[in-house]
Amino acid sequence: MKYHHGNLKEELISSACIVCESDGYDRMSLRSIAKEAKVSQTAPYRHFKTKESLLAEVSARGFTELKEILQNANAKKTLSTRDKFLEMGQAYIEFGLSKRNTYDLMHSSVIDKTQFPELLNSAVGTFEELVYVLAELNPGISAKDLDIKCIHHWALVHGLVGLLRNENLDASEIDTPAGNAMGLVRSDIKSFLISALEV
Amino acid sequence: MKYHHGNLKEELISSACIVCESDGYDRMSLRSIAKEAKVSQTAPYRHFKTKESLLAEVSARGFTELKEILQNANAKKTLSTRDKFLEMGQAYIEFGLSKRNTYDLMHSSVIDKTQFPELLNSAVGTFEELVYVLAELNPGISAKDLDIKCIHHWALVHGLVGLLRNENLDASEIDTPAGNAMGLVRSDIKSFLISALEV
DNA sequence: TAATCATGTTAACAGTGTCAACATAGGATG
DNA sequence: CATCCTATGTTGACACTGTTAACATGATTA
Repeated sequence: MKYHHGNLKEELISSACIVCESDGYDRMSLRSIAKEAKVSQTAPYRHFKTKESLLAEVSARGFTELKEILQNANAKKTLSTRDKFLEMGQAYIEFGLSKRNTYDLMHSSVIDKTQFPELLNSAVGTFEELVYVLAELNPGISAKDLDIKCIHHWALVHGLVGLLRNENLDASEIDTPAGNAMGLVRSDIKSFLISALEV
Repeated sequence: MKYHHGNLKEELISSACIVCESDGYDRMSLRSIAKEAKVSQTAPYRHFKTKESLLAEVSARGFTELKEILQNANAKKTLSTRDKFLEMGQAYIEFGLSKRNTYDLMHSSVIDKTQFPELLNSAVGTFEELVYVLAELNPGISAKDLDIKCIHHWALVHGLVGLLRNENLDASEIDTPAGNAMGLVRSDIKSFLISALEV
């Protein structure tokens, strides 16, 4: 039985990642993940100034993972640029839906991103990956128009994730036009992207 | 000094609306708003089963207000259908940015909407208002395509609100393409909508 | 008038983030 | 090798949270 853990910081982060995704960041307690690591309740404070800063770490890993996923989609050399773009959109949405709670945290306001610059950089990474492929799809476009186009498409997939994730419309028993349409879109994201992105 | 308050439920809701918007729903405590109403900490439990159900009420009011705003935009008779549509988009985004924390709550997962059917209806109201104007803009469109188009445009404005609200990119000192583009879009939402909605 | 019931109160419980004070181990320095 | 320092752990405490149980009050109704 050793007094020092040895690898506590890393274990706390990865444990927090798991708990955040399974229970939601707002239901995660610092004490519970400390207990899980068989360590006292205040031990995390030797590695994280506040609970928020641990959550920031979890969020940053989410952004890193998302960026890798987008890079992978963009690296499929057999695909045309257009198809790589579609693949990225689909991958983004699937990440948002499968890593639901993590995605929630990444875009939540519990973390003040201005206080975690490294987190800001990660978030911006998503944007940059989009810039590359959109520039290729729109040769000769001005830098300004390119940036705005990126925001346009980012907003679209981000918003769609939000709607599909949060509204619970299609999952509810209530039969509404909105709910039915949500179900349609969810069942064939690619078709939706093709019609919405008009590429 | 009367023992019974007389109008506690209403006062708690409106007080909660104010606190939610100013502090954020996750920083609102049931006890603090009870104290504000000069009532004991457990009095709210005579009117709301849980804190969540009070928040659901706040959220519902947010949806109602948003729906009214959209209706007002759609009721400007001097405008063309296209301009009414743009007006609605702008109004939606401005609501999301000005009622930031309320909008956050409305789309947060702390409230399980399936347990609050009335809230679900309110959320769907947003969708319906969009259906009317889009149907007018696309005569002869099939019901299915219309619904999907609604989701497309709803996702776009919803996503844009999320990006502008949460990322804090343009507000930060860090100079990034994403941040600069965010600032551009924010400063002229109408132009962005025209280019993005392609109407 | 008496009983009922909605609406208030107080006391308590288990849980939270966080801080101060103390303990220990291992590496750096003499 | 002995000593000190520092990183990392512990215990105990504080103020706060949502929530429940048991009790009090006052208005409505039989």
